[in-house]
Amino acid sequence: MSNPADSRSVKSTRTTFRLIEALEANDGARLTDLADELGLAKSTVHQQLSALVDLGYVLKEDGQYQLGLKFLDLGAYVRTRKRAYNLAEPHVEQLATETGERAQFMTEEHGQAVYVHTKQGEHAVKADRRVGKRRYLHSSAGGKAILAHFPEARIEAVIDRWGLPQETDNTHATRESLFEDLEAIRERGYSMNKAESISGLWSVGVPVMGPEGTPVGSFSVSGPRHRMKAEQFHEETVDLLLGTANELELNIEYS
Amino acid sequence: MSNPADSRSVKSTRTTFRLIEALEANDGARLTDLADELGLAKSTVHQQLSALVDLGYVLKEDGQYQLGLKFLDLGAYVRTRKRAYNLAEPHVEQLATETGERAQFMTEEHGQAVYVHTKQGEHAVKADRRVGKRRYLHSSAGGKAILAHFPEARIEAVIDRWGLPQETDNTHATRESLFEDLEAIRERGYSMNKAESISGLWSVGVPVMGPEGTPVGSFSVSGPRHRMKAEQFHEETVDLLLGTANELELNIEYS
DNA sequence: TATTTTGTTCGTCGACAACGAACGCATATG
DNA sequence: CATATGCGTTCGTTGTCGACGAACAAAATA
Repeated sequence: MSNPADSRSVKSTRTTFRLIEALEANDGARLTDLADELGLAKSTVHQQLSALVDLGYVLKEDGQYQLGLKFLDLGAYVRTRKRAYNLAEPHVEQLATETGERAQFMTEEHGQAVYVHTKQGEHAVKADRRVGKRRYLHSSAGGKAILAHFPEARIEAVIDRWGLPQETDNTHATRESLFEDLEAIRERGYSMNKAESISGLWSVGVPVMGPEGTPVGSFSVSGPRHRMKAEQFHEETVDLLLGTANELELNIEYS
Repeated sequence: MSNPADSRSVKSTRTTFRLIEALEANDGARLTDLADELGLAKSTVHQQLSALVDLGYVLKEDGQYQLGLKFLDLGAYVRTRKRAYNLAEPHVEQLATETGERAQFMTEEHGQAVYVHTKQGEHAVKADRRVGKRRYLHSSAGGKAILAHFPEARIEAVIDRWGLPQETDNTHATRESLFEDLEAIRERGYSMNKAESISGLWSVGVPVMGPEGTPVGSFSVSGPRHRMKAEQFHEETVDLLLGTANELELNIEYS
């Protein structure tokens, strides 16, 4: 569970993925830069990269090492691993077209929320919310919708693991305010994010519950404060989201 | 370049990815099964998997080890790495809606064709053509469209590397027949796949050329023989594809 | 032509990947 | 209720190979 200096072994696996993540973060890199950045000998990096090239996961493109499309296969696989993920996709598209805003389906992993499907509607605001990106559960509408339906011990575990990082002035700063919010979410059935992660950006989220009573994910819609705040739009969106989640829940159970 | 017994080193990286690929192929697996399948000691597999779990790339889900959504992040990254890939996506969607068939954008990597974007239209036939899947260049419309515009040496290198695996009776079996086809593709500007990979499935493909004169990918449309064969549909589809490719080429160069 | 900076090859060494055996913990089977 | 079988996990040991530094090659810069 603890990140640094973990248990027994497997340093080389760690360096392998440190390399891969560095290639992603830098959008490709040259050998020497990688060695400097990771504090490894050039020859070590060379050796590792050559192996990854042989395996087809990395390729050299005009002097830069780059991640290859083999990762696309793995990514597409994990995205289709659970039936709920597949079934959610068309719903996200529909949410985006019907609201005109940005719609997304998230799920929880390792105590964080992960975007599994995103789609921008006609007027959607640009935001760095690419598929695969992770968010904290306490500062996103989709995350809170999920978190609210975890058993209390699990909520505590999530906070213990990740804390409550402040992203804007509106981010929940204390457990008390977060727990109050979660209680309200359970009562009314949907969550709200009022600029708790990005200034001016509001979102509404609803959980998608699995057959065993634990949430399998959440739908959410995000847009600029002034549009999301409008009463009629808000109500319509909430209804739309609740209906969508309900549809998916039925699809998951019977089909 | 040679797969087995490669050069110096890096056995553990290889086993790491063998594990990952086995988890993908088996759609999750238990420890003992993995150890048996890969011929490793249980303790070794346990050690490696624990490391991957710590790193967040693998998770344990009711007794099964499964690949985690961290791979989705890497997959989404490589899919957006080149601008051409991003720009191609809406075109694929449009192709699918306009033709009603299955449309796809592929690119070449390691001498194979990889699906980067796929979309099924209204009447699209089901086929296992998920994003990230690889095809041979000689037996797919999109692949041949790319292959035709490689310099001859590179074509030879591809055939040397991968051979000409037969998928149906119509797959090109000899270099001569393949080269004839490629010549025809260059002349008329588009490629055809007449049930060369799946019986009854026809496809049309066009290359997308990069600024340096090498193909960066291809668009293709696939459907059942009887529909794709109809003269009017064929001509319309070819025009549509050629126009789409041309648009993308302009977008890549100026924007 | 020198000089710097890159990627690559190679010999050496100590850490650690891989092993086998033993343990704990379930779920079957008598 | 014992007994047995299967699983995942822990642990000591060993030989391999990951990591290093230095030397080389190749390309870019001066």
